[in-house]
Amino acid sequence: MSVSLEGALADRGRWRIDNCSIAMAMEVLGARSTMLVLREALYGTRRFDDFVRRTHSTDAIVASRLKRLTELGILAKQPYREAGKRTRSEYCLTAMGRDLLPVVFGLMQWGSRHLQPEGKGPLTLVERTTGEPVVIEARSGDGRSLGMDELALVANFPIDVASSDDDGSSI
Amino acid sequence: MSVSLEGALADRGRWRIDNCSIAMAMEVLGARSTMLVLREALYGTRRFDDFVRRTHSTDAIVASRLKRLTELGILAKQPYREAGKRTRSEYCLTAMGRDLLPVVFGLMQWGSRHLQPEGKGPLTLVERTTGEPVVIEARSGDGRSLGMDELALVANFPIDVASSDDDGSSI
DNA sequence: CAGCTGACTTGATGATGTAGAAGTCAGAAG
DNA sequence: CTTCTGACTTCTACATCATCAAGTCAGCTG
Repeated sequence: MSVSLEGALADRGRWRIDNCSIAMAMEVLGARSTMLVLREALYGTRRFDDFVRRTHSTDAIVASRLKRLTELGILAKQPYREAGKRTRSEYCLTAMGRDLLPVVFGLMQWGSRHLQPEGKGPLTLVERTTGEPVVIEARSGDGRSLGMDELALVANFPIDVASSDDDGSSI
Repeated sequence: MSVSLEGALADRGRWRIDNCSIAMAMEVLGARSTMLVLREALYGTRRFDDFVRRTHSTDAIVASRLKRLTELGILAKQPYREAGKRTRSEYCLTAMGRDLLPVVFGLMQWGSRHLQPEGKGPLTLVERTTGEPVVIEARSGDGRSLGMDELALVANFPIDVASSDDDGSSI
């Protein structure tokens, strides 16, 4: 009952991941306030003071998150100007940021289902045109939804299998 | 270019989320080491010392994560016994834990695409039977893949719209 | 040009996460 | 019964996160 490890990966004791994408993603996204800023960006928020108010955070935290996310290329900073006001910056999601949609709404879906009373959170993600509920899930090329037992992992690089069993080779 | 906010949600200045599922999920999952333990659980790891070795963490951290995840109902602790050894515990994903698959592999997918050199991480998620690549994404009831512009959020509870514009009502 | 406002930056404090090292404890091996 | 080992717990030290408060600074308003 788990994801299948294919080929040289099969013997889990023999290899080690030292550039795991999950760990790298968590270094970038692992703070609660970061995820809240991203949530707001997905909801369409773009301006500094709106991020502060809507994430219920302080300006200091929001400023540091926006700075970091901009440096990483997840948000892009663009100047804008309202009549009679001075030039400000707005923060828009880049393609890299938009690709976080499955992560952010995946967290929402799981939190609503398992952490909220009655398995129901305050908001539901639906299809815009029909109002039908939307799920975040693993999906094959031809559109079937896939469970854990139908998935496998393959290595993208050759693994040189260590003969010792205490440490394993890195891939 | 963002998720549409429907009905009473449309005016983002007028409401506030104070039981956000994303924030709740991040309080539970927001640590790097937690996600690594979950990664291993999805790869089929069940025993204490395997978690320690494979996540490359210390036993102290792994013990505290396993304890927390067990208390939360994400892992279940079960005794097992090998011949000539004493009784140990193994940690298996519950349904609640298995539902994290889109989150964990969503992070992997994003990290591989955007944080790894050449957009390619060490491991790829594929369909077990065919070897075809698998994606984590938002999907409608009838199987179409949905982008940000095809999604909307609806409120599950009535929102009483505050007349003041500084704070907004909670939902 | 003085004041005000929005968008930050800086600093202090406490909580949590990470890492290393050492201590505890049940129970099979000898 | 003593030793040893695996599975934890405890302790210390340091980095990062979160909250609060105060300071800076460009440039529009009056």
